[in-house]
Amino acid sequence: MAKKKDENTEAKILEAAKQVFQAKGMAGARMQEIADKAGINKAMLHYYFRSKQLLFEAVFSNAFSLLAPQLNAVLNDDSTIEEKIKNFTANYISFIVDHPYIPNFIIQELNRNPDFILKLKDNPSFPNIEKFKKQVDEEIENGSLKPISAEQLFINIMALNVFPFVAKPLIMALTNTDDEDYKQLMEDRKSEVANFIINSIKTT
Amino acid sequence: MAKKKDENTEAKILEAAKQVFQAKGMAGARMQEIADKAGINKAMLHYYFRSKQLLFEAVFSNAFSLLAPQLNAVLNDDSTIEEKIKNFTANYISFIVDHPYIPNFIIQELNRNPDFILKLKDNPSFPNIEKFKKQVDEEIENGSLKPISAEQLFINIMALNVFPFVAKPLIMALTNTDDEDYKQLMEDRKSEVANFIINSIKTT
DNA sequence: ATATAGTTTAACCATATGGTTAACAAAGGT
DNA sequence: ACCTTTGTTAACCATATGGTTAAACTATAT
Repeated sequence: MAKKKDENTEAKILEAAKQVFQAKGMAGARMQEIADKAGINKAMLHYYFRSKQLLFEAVFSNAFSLLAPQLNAVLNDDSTIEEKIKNFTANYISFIVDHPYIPNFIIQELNRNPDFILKLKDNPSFPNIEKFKKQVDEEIENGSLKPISAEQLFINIMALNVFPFVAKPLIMALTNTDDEDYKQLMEDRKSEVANFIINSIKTT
Repeated sequence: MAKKKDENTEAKILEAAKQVFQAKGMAGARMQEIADKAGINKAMLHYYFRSKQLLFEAVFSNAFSLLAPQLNAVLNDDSTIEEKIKNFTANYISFIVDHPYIPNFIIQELNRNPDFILKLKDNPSFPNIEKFKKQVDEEIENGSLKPISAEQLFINIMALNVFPFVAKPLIMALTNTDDEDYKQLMEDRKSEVANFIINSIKTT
């Protein structure tokens, strides 16, 4: 064997690659910058990941693996629709604090490379709306929700929670808020958004 | 003078540059591809726009000039809040049909280059929330709206309308819809979204 | 017709960039 | 001690890329 099976290097590369890819995208990222940030030689990137494309895919998969559980909290959890909305809305901001670039990164790269989603959908743990759909229909039938399509409701939940982070620079400019103000706005949304949605769909 | 002051060439360049920049972003765009698409020599790009950066800025400004009136329809129109919500929601999809890449393009490039927004804000016609804010406060005071911060309401309106197009590939995958289905979902949102918002904020 | 000035092109240039190679270092097995 | 395998580096390579240049072209004014 060789010197202590250095999975440390691989981790350093992935961390550096994550930072660079998520900040600049596939096209804007530079292998040299990733190497520098990881504190290693550029050849090591190819030794561990063969090509920029494969390194990118590793970073992308990691990122999606972190996002998927968030989505499944809405789609496949056992709580009621109202509870899901409250929980997701309250939790999502904490997720963003830990992984601020992920949603934007995923959305952006999927737009650039639509075929990419096919690989993700192959994975059996890919979030799926079917269970959520049944649940919404049931709650409508038993009268606890006003009629709404599950897809539309899901889109609304995602939109209200995810968009403010994806479009942060634009919204900050339009609303004349600085970073401090914006943080407060987002903090307020933890409860605001859930109420906004539930107001609209709950039967009285 | 020379042969008929060819502003045709400039227009062809801008159209080609728009397509390439909006599809691939600043970093992913190639001057050669823009030249090919415009059917001209690469040197012409520099003759008319000096550099990739300046050509990009021209495209970006054009794009923002098209988006700004949409935003002002919410922020600076004279109709009531309820009317604005209905109109914006109904009109926004038509805007997207004409300019499908614009919102994503703006959001993406502003995230990549946050200083960029400063130039935009200098422009006196840059959309501003102040008038909308006063209006929301008035309608709350006279009892036609439930209490909500103008900023939060504006963010919600934007999110519900813009996000489904920005995150289209992701949402299509999560909801198991093809292009046809998705188009129908968006069509339904023309009325769905306005009702969803108004349901939530209108006093009974 | 000729000069003039804006327009267009082919060829060129310097550098950036993803990727490769060959040599070397370190550690374990024999 | 020596071989083998793995990790690491510096130097190198081919190509892509943004940008420049000098010459050719074209319409118009004189």
